[in-house]
Amino acid sequence: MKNHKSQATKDVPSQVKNQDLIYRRRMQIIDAAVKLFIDKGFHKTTTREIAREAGISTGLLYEYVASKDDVLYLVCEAIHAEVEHRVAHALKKATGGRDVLAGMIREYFLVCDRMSDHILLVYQETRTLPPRWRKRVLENELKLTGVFVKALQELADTGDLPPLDKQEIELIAHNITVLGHMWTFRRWFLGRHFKIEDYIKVQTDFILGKSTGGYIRADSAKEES
Amino acid sequence: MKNHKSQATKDVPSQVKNQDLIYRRRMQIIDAAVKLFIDKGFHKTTTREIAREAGISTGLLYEYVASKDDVLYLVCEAIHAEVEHRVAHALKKATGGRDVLAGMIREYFLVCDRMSDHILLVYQETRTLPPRWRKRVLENELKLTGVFVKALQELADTGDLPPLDKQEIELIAHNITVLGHMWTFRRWFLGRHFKIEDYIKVQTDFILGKSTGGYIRADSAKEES
DNA sequence: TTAAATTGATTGAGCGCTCGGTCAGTTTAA
DNA sequence: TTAAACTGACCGAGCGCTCAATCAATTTAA
Repeated sequence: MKNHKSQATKDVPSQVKNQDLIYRRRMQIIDAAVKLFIDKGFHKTTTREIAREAGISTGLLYEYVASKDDVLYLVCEAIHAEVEHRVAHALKKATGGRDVLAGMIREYFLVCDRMSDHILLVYQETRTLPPRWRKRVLENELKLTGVFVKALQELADTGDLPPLDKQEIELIAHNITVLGHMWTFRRWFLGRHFKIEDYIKVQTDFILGKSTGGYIRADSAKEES
Repeated sequence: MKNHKSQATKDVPSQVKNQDLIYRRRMQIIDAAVKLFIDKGFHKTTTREIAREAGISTGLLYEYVASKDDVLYLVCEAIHAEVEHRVAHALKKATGGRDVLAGMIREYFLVCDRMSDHILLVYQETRTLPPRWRKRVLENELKLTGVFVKALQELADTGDLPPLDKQEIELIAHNITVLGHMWTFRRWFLGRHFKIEDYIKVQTDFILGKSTGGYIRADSAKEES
């Protein structure tokens, strides 16, 4: 996992002076922790294991981090940064075509599919974080939803979607976000019946409405009165 | 919280002979644990605290339970039993009227609203459980979704809904379940903008389609060709 | 009738161990 | 030479779980 710089870098204090070293070592630490946390969860992972997996000593770990909670926070931020980065990147593909929204959903769901384990991890361990940081992580969730809010707003404004009020837009954006997450935490079951492409198709139909019309009818909005 | 008997009673072994006592004591234990787990999470709650809150000694706790994990499992099962019970009860109100499905969604969402903390708890701590039991808890989730699958199937059969294939029904049922849960784990944000009744309204419109038509159009299914 | 024996529930001090965190000392590199 | 980076043995608080001892209730037996 690439470690995209995030807020966290500044918030979590380190004893080490060399900024570049902080960046590199934390990358090792995060990668190691992500692997272990996904595998055995935060609580069953020891700091020793994290250090070992990262290829450094226990003592050194604490030069780059003040507590085990810090590691979790770094992990959550890193995952969010990665998701955000991928979504932003993927959404470029989606724009331009006729069904912008469908394209966005598709790309977002694909990101969810590929980052299932990571998204699930954040969901399950956020609670553990100290309040101050939990808040940060939750705000990250909003930020992602905000991307969809903005997109929906624009589409509604340009008339590509029927008029929707603020509340509706807000909620649809949340729905899209969460239905993406649903694939991650019900995958153990959904995976038996759906390939990700099936899932995308049926959910897109659900959100946009099939050709027969739907809650949001991107294609029929303009010609209808 | 009422303790509705569940599978768990048989699966978790106890040293105590008296069945009635097992029932009563475990009820105390579960109530205490639920309170503490919601408050500070499973890992930060000690067995001593559970015992104290339940009004028994640490030693006695272990006469009714073999491990701290057992307590978590009992809690998860109890919560599920409660949700299931409430949903089953609430859904009776929903049947009979014209918009059966809307009624079901409404009642289910109300249950989610009132049991937010509990549902959230199960989501966040399921991972901690030993595999054998984690599986059980996940299957419980399916069971609930199954209620909606069945209802949707019947409505589709009687023509109250447009024809939907198995996959679509399955997914819509999952969506309903998860959008109920969404209210529980995004409440910290959604609660600022929506009262539960607003949420129900907008989500129902989203799922069923507004009066202008939607993905599932309960009212227009019969008169259309 | 009642004292003795038995059963099963209950207590809580404390055992054993884990694991987050520290620090005295060593290595590296400029 | 020396400051920064790094090591890993060590510390000790905390916690899950146990078990010897007690108590209450019931059964037995004289």
